[in-house]
Amino acid sequence: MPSTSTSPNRRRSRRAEGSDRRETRELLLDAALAVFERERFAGYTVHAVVAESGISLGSLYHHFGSMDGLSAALYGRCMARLLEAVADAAEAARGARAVIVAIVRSYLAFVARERAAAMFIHAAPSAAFLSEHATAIAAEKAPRLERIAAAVRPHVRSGAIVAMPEPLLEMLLIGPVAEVTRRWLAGAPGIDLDEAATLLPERIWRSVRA
Amino acid sequence: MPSTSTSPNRRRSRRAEGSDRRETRELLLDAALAVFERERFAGYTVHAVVAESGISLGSLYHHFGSMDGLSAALYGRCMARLLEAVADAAEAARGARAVIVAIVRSYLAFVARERAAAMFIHAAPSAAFLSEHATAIAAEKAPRLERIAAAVRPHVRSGAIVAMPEPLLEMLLIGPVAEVTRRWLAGAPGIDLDEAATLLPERIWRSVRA
DNA sequence: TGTACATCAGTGAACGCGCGTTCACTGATGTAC
DNA sequence: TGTACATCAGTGAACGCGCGTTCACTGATGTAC
Repeated sequence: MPSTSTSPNRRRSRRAEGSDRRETRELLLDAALAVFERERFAGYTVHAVVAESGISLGSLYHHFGSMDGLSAALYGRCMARLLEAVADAAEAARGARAVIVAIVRSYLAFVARERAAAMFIHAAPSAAFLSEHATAIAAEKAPRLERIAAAVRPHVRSGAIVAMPEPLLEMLLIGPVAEVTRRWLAGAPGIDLDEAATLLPERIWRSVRA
Repeated sequence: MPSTSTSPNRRRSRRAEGSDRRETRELLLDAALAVFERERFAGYTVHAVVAESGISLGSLYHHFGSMDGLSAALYGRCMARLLEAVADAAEAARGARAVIVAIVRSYLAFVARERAAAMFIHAAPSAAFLSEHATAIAAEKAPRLERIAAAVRPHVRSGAIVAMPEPLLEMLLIGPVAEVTRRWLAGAPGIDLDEAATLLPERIWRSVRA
């Protein structure tokens, strides 16, 4: 928690620095993610986020309009980071098998690296804010998903990867990885991310190769 | 909603019928599931369950102790139904490939048949009640999971299915199915359960065969 | 058999807490003339 | 250049609603003697 004495200083210097609008938003999103990681949905409240960030309640509403608005923005930021990590890896890989392996490994690496973000991404679908901001979130996800799809598509066309509806292909790729992630995040025994990163790619490759 | 006049009648006849304790519990669980299906977590409250069931608030607390207690009982009932449907199918199948196909198809058939139960099962992990009643729920799940594991294990020993840690094998089997289910329940476009039941089993089989 | 008591399912008004949200405000900076 | 006004980030006390929970109660049935 920031000391009380830093608060007036930060407030006074906001405009002078020039990038404060962004900074305050980021601080609030960081705080929200920290609260969620510590408390899950049970303690994930506006007041907790405000206390964690040291930024005022009014300021949170000024920037995000509502608690759901903040949650949606946080989800968008977390999801963008995950999808970009996966898209980067997929685009860098050469060959059908390498693309599949890269997608699986980069997803699991993201989960290990950004545990809190992964938690929020996987817990969010059962919350209300997603459907209320669905179009904005879909718009943010679409271009990143398209990058990944574009990295896979040539290998479907070339016959190296099985031709089937893209959503089902996605399920074969992402399903086992997402499920491992969920279990690992829930602290299930016998789930190890490194082991998964070693054993799953080959198995998932076998499920999608032609 | 039951009419006001039936309430005293039911109340009076409770003990006479002998199986009322069970009946009231079941009515409350049915009502809770109906509320959840209609409103998701947003409208899933004790008062909504009480209004839906026509049974009093005090009676709900008499039987379940708390709202979390009711939710945990509902989760246990839904999960038991799913796991039993899958275990029945797995035990009836002969041969490694048939067991895998049976597991995938019976899971998807359950989701199509008991949509509300599937919704609750897949949404519950991000709620608080699960971790608070974790041991009771684990005890209810364990024997059913063991039935399924026992149907798969001989084929791992015989070399027909790849030898790998059981949790990871489970992820390969259940991951794509669970992900398809989540998307379908969320109303995602391009996800069709029948199509999944046709195309996924063969692909999942390829991912786990030796 | 009758009486007294215990047990159990069920009832619903009332309570208090914590949540998301509102709003009147301050002060710094940008803009017009 | 100085003055007046607009804009914007930020503040935090206060509010009201809805939630889970409590509790004193009724009435039917089972049990003891």
